[in-house]
Amino acid sequence: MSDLSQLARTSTAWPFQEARALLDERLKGTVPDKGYVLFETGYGPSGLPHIGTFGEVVRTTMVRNALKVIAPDMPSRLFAFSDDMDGLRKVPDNIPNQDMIRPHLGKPLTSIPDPFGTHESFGHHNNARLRSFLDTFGFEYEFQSATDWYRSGRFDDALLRVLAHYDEVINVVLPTLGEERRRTYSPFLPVCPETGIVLQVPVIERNVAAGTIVYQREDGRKVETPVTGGACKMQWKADWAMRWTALGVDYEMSGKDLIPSLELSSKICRILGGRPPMNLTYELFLDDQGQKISKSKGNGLAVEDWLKYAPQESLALFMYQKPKAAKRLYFDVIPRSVDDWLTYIGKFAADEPGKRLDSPAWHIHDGRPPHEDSHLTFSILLNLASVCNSEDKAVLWGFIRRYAPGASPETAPILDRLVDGAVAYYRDFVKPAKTYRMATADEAQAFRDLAGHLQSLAADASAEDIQAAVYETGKRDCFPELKAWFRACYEVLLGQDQGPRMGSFIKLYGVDNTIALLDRAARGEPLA
RNA sequence: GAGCCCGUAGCUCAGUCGGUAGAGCACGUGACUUUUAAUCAUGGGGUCCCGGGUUCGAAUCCCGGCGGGCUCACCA
Repeated sequence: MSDLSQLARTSTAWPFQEARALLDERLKGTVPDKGYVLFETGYGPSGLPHIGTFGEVVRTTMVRNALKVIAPDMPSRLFAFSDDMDGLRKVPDNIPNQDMIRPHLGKPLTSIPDPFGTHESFGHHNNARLRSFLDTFGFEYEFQSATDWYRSGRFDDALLRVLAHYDEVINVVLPTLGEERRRTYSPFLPVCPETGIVLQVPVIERNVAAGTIVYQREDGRKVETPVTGGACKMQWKADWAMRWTALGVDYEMSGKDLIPSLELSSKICRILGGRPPMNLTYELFLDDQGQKISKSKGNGLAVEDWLKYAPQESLALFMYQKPKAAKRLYFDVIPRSVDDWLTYIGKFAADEPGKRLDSPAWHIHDGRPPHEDSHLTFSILLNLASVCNSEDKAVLWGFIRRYAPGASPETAPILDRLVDGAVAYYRDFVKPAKTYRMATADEAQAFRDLAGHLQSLAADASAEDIQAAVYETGKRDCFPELKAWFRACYEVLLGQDQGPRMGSFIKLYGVDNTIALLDRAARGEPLA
């Protein structure tokens, strides 16, 4: 056993604790019969991938990476399993061509035409979105389609087992259901051969030897159908259990809203002769008001929102921190998460090997975090972006170089990515809040004077020279306090009550550009 | 009703193996012979929700409360 895996066994970082429990308690240190350890993440494909999807995959990957260190010879796979055979219950309101979808309600997602017109079916479309979503983060996973598993017959053995243990399964499920649902409940949902709809109908006969069930249609007709080969889909909780059994899932996370399902599915799984996977129940995400984040409400923060302003590693850090604690997910947590990430990757190299395994940086970067001398925190960058009034990265970089000589987009790629985020922040939050006011007559005169001053400067005038010119103008004109002069510049020219050092700003913004700006302000043109 | 999470500075939170209560922001003061803060230094501020238990020692472990929040009971 290597030193590293020895150290990892004693690490207190949660992915290592999970991996250790998985290895010792479930696997007993040996490779499962199927030849690998299977991690699964589930995906209900009627919606779009969201921040919970990301969290589940990133956290599961962390455990998987941890296992790799503790047991280097233990092969593992990660399945991203899409429930694309589920019947569509209602038309989503965030898709085009809703009328086209409506006649297909109740059918498996993979049997419904793609409202976007780009894929074989709605299910395929959503699967593709899931995959491209996961791929943008570089996750290592294997996509699996429920439809594919059902129709190919790879679920048949497990399905027949459900049929063989039908009564036991029913007896576990029924007590958890309401009166009404009990009457029609069946773990098997036959797919109607005529309409293609996934039926919720009572099963009145079972033929274990033939592998079939007989169900009663609404019109009273009795139909016999095999439970195998995709002729039947399983109802949710039984489905989960059947899948665990068929795939031999060893580890799967789920939100705390699924705790009752988890318990029930585990019982069913044991009935089928399977072993329920090890589970980590994570807490849900809340918005800034403490309300549950839901796609339909549109509260909280979407993955895309986060990535607009900050690198994905900062989001991965957020996911790493305390998976079992409910966390508020809204804009204000981003800067801190970014700065914490920078701190962790900054400290990593200097840490003892044992200590490194405890660092979130290890888990975010699979043991190999990048190193970059950090020059500026993200908080400072956001402040800088709002103060220097520019959507131009080059201008921002100009200010950064003054503060951190030697830094450049080439030598500090991480910082450069942060600058992208800062610019987006400026554009989305700062700029819309700007209010420009008109110059007073005195101020207009001063602006004209300043424009003249700048005109007479040499083309390569330094920021200090320009700054001197600004002061000169302020002193010569009728500003009893220089403070008022600078405030006028900020309020009229930049639409904010604070701003950068004017000399530096003009140098970076461009003297000619500034003169044009001053002229317009002096003429009373709106600058917004 | 059941289950889960949380309660630490004004705010947001960290606190790993039980060992002198921490960070960021905010606030106060001072410095930079030019508005500034994107600088530096420095200061104040806590009944670690309450009560018990274990211990030489508890924010931390155990038990019991209180408060806040969420989830589930119909569907996945």
